Amino acid sequence: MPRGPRWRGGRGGVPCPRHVYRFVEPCLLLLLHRNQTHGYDLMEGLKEFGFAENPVDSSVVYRTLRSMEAAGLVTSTWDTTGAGPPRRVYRITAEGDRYLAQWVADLRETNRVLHSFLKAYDEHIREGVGEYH
Amino acid sequence: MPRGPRWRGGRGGVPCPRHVYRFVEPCLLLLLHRNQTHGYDLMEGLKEFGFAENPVDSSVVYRTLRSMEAAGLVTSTWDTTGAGPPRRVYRITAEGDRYLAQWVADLRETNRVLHSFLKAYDEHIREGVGEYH
DNA sequence: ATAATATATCTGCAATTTGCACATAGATGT
DNA sequence: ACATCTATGTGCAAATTGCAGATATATTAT
Repeated sequence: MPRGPRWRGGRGGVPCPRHVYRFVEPCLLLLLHRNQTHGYDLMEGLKEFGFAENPVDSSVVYRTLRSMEAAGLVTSTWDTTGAGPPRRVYRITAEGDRYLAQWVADLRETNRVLHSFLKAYDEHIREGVGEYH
Repeated sequence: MPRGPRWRGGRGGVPCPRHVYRFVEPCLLLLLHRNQTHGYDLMEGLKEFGFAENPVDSSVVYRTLRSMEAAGLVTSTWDTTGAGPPRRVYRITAEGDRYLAQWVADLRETNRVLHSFLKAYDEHIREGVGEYH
């Protein structure tokens, strides 16, 4: 499109991993499944999942964490030890664990669909390129 | 989340292929790259790409086509021959062709990111399941 | 004839997510 | 005193989506 969505790196930019709707959610949950941490640290951890070149805005991370807490997927406590301002430390719950598993099932399906589309594209291009009419 | 987006089959439903933002766009363009057709027929064609169990609303298809036309990615003409109401027949343009190629590059990257996430999940689960604290 | 259904396109509208800009505040360095 | 890094959060506009409904032609059933 001419304008494209305003997702950074969306259309019109460099290929980006963020065409997946609400992808930060499962990423945060997986990180929290490995270790409990605070939002600022989770932003660093997200780079592992392709958010290095196309970082998510911090507001998205914090809001997602708060909304997941409201949904009972994670819990939080304040950590005032250590230097700097207090940190809100998140832990995943059993419900969050199940929710993550459901997300993974969805993503497997998404992956399958994407693969089938790319295969269809490649097959079509391979035979008779350049004729659109 | 509890409510989830209102995308049909989104969270809380059956795994669906529509976590990919604006995925109808490349699907329509690929279909039009193969054959010129009208919107109603394109809706049928979309089933090939995983929209069989989770159909897109017709309004989305028609609006996407109009907006792509405004962007110069496709052109349309009315077809009054044949039975039934007139049909708006779309053809992909050279610009639409390039745009589709860009979309494909994005989707390859998305596919790669998804694959890496799923691998990370599987690897993490394989060692030490059930401890979240 | 009349009604219902299939074909075909399109317009409001509200819900949701996202990104930007900005606000707040403690700790550390110059 | 001032800037910077850490750390969390809010307000707002833009964009996509799905639902509901409007419109209109052609075919089939009653």
